Amino acid sequence: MKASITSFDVARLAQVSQSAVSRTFTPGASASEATRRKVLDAARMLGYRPNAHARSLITKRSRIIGVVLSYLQNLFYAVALERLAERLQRDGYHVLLFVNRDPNVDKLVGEILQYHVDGIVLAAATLSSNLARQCADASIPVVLFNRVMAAGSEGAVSSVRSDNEAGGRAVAHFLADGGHQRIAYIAGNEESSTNLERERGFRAGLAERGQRIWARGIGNYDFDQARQATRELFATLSATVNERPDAVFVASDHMAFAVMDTLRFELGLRVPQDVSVVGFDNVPQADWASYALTTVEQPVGPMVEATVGLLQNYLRDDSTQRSQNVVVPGRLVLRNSARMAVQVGPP
Amino acid sequence: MKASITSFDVARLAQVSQSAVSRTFTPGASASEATRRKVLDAARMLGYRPNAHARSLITKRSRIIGVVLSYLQNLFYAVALERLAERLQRDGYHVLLFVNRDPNVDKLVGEILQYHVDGIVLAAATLSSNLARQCADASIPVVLFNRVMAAGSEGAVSSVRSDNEAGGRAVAHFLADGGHQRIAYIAGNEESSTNLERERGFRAGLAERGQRIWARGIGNYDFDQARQATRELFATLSATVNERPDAVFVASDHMAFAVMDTLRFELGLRVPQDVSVVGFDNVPQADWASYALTTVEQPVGPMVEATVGLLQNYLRDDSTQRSQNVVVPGRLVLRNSARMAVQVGPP
DNA sequence: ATCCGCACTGCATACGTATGCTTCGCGAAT
DNA sequence: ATTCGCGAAGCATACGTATGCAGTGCGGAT
Repeated sequence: MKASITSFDVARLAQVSQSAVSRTFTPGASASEATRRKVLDAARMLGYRPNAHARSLITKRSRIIGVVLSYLQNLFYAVALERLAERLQRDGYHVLLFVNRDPNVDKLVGEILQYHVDGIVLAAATLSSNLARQCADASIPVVLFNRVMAAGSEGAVSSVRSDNEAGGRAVAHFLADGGHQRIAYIAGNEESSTNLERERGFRAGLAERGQRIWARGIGNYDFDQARQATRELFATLSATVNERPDAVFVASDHMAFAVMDTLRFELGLRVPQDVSVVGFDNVPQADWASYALTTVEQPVGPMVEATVGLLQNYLRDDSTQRSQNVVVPGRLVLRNSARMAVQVGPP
Repeated sequence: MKASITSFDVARLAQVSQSAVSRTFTPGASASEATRRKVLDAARMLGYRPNAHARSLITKRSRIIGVVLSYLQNLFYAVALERLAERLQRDGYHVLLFVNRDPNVDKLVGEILQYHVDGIVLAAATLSSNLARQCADASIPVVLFNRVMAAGSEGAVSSVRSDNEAGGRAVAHFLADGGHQRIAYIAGNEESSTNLERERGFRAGLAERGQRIWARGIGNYDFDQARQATRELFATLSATVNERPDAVFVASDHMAFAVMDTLRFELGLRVPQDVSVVGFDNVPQADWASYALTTVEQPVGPMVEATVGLLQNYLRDDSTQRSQNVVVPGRLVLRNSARMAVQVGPP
């Protein structure tokens, strides 16, 4: 039993040269129909498959995209990964997956570079400018997914994200217009660009309605920490009903679920009658009846499409392309976790 | 700007041979401390990283594990993937990810084989015996995760799963002992081994208590289909309260959430007062207060550990190893979605 | 003083494929 | 009839690394 079937084995059986075998498996190469058939028959008999490593060694293209993410518990990333992998497969690319909770991905990207990937997608992770430069030098396109580079180190990497600032502003307007007076905010990771942008838009929107944040907690995009933040927010301030927040904007759906559960089952408050809750992401669970979460959509489909588009662009013409920052619009999805402004019907 | 830094470049700068460079980066190779330092310095200056493709071409080991799964919406698989990837990274392996909803993975595994992966993990997917043989011929270990091979085609592939049959039986005993009289079952994909085993154990357990399944629906492991199945189960039978199921065992947590939401918010029934619901998997959401789902645990940690163990075993001694079927025990996790037997205290 | 063993290094080759270059054969154009 | 063009196939080489083999120098044992 031979360990590995090579193109030479196929060539021998098909009575042709190794070149002919290679050409039959290389799209666009010149080979006659007769040769092609002989080769394919022989290949089928032997169970031959071209060795991807040898191929990428010489073509300098691996058809592999490195994807880094820090957690899959948040369905937003799980769904994004699922879509991204499927989309890339359709184009003949494959995903090399890297998971690490630690947002310092430099060591990891080092490992990725060994595989000479054709592109890198970083979700929920940022990159040192040093490493970003290395990637640019090796002309490997890097796309930040749902994150943007810290100021000063742009230029080498592109990014795809939804309009976090507009989303935050829309929530502010929605809550203020709904008659809420004491609006709280529970932040995600405070250094993340997503949180910064959402909070900035939120504050701006409140200001436009003559309000400001009533109270603020930190959930770090984590379920348990969000629960804890909710407790603190409502424990210290709930001396009187009039001091307790009447609305909470949570920086992600994943945390919003924790907030709702804590409010309802631990603090005995009703949502939305006593407290309105609004999230961000519109993950599938937000539509589940137990939560019916009003939230800002992050449109996974368009975001994935934009990511693939950026990568493809880069691969097509390897001219030193400028980095691009794509912003996909999202919309506020109204459900039943937040009180709404009274609709004024037509006269 | 050179496109790619090779070991020759490093060798030239460090004033040594290419072999010396290779040996410094090959653990266990013989190289003096002085040489090693010179090489590492030069490598750092140039930003050199060994080319993984060239390396695996000659060592015949790619340090890549192919992982196939069909959906990530079910958090059980998302969490398993997260753990598996992290675990493999610790050992210097990396995950090449393949997603397809279609359980026919033959074409996909063909693509995987091109990369000469060191192993394949199939989650929620099965393999044609033909392809299984090809993998065995190429001495690539295959591990089915949470699934087992159809009878007749075992031998080439190993598997890791929890004790589905014991779990189903435990649920049956628990519900019967809790005083339920009309116990329904909502199946997953009817052909999947997980569903077959869980249902077999469940039926056996009911029989041991002198009961049988009162009604049965099919959810195909899908949220919406589970919702629909619930509607049908309770619409056709709810003419009188005495004909309606008083308990439902659902083949997965993911579907169980749909069942609970439908019962509560669409049919106006209380859980667990009117209907008890029990799931399977113990995903993180099962612990969320809105559901507090009583369920059978599938211990992800031990299952991942067993999977990696099987792969490592195979890689260590490449002797033609017999396939192994590991069964990890799980336990029934009691929460509040199902009525419990009255506890008889000490006299 | 001689020999042996040992740690280290360099040379050369192999891994499996893609592709430039050359050659070949055949049909069409003049 | 000769030439030209063109598609097709083979030869040879390159991609970047690991490793068997031979050679070198050095320390220690006799």
